[in-house]
Amino acid sequence: MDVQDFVLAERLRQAGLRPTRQRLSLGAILFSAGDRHVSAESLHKEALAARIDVSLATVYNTLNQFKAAGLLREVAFEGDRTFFDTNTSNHFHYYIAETDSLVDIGTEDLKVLGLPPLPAGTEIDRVDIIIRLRKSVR
Amino acid sequence: MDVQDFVLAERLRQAGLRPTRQRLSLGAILFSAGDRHVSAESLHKEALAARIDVSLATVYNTLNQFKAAGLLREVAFEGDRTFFDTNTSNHFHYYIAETDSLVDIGTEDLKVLGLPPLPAGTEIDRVDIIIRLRKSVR
DNA sequence: TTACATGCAAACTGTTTGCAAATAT
DNA sequence: ATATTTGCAAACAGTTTGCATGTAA
Repeated sequence: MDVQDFVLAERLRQAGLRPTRQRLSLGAILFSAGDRHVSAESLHKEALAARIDVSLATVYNTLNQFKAAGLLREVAFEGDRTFFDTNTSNHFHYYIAETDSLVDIGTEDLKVLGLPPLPAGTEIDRVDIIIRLRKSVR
Repeated sequence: MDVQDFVLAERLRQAGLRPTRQRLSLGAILFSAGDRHVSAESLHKEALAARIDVSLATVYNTLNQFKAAGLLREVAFEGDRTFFDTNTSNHFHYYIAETDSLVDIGTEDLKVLGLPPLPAGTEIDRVDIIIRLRKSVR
């Protein structure tokens, strides 16, 4: 167990989650290589490939617990699958249809202007933007 | 059958869809009262309430056919349900968590600025924006 | 030693599909 | 007459859950 694992274990404890073998392993996959976008399915495959023995149900549970703990964020996305994003800060996405994958858009410069007044008694919770790209015609 | 029905029947024929009783009825619900956001479930309920006898499977098929024909647009949305929008023009949505409903944002003035350069060989297919609202604290 | 986590299979939800009966052309 | 559409039920995909077993504290 290296330093990173201790840090992760501590984050999990803080969130009221016991640092179990499965949660640490999945956490290591998720948080040790920059920003990632995963589905339950893809993370499960990746874990098995890395010889981490974990059931799909546990992957689902873990993703939802990590999300509840603020370690992950769910990405609004049309279609059946749910994507989780290790980048929990406010940012947006390109969706590349060809490869069925999501790419972060650095948000610093991105601005949405001209919003009409919000309905009375409401405030903005979150803004999701997905820019769907296709291969250009030539 | 009134004038509206003829117009709809013609649109369906144009799309290669026979104007059947079910498609005309669902079309009438969808297209005769301004912009609407429906799920298969909600449209099915609404049809039954209006004494239009149609199976849920047919509602699904019809929504997908209407979408393929460009009469409807699917709304990108986190979660399990699929929403269809009768407003097929380029526009965005408020999502009101409290009532689990979508509201159009008139797009004329809305602008997204500061997009980083697109990945090479790609172009924008579509931009989806969902602004999630919550009840304001006071 | 006890409360929490895991794995499995079964349940569940939203959606699609195969096929026989009904309908539009 | 014949190709398309419908309804039903069964199939399906993604996700959640109940419960017995295993594990962290």
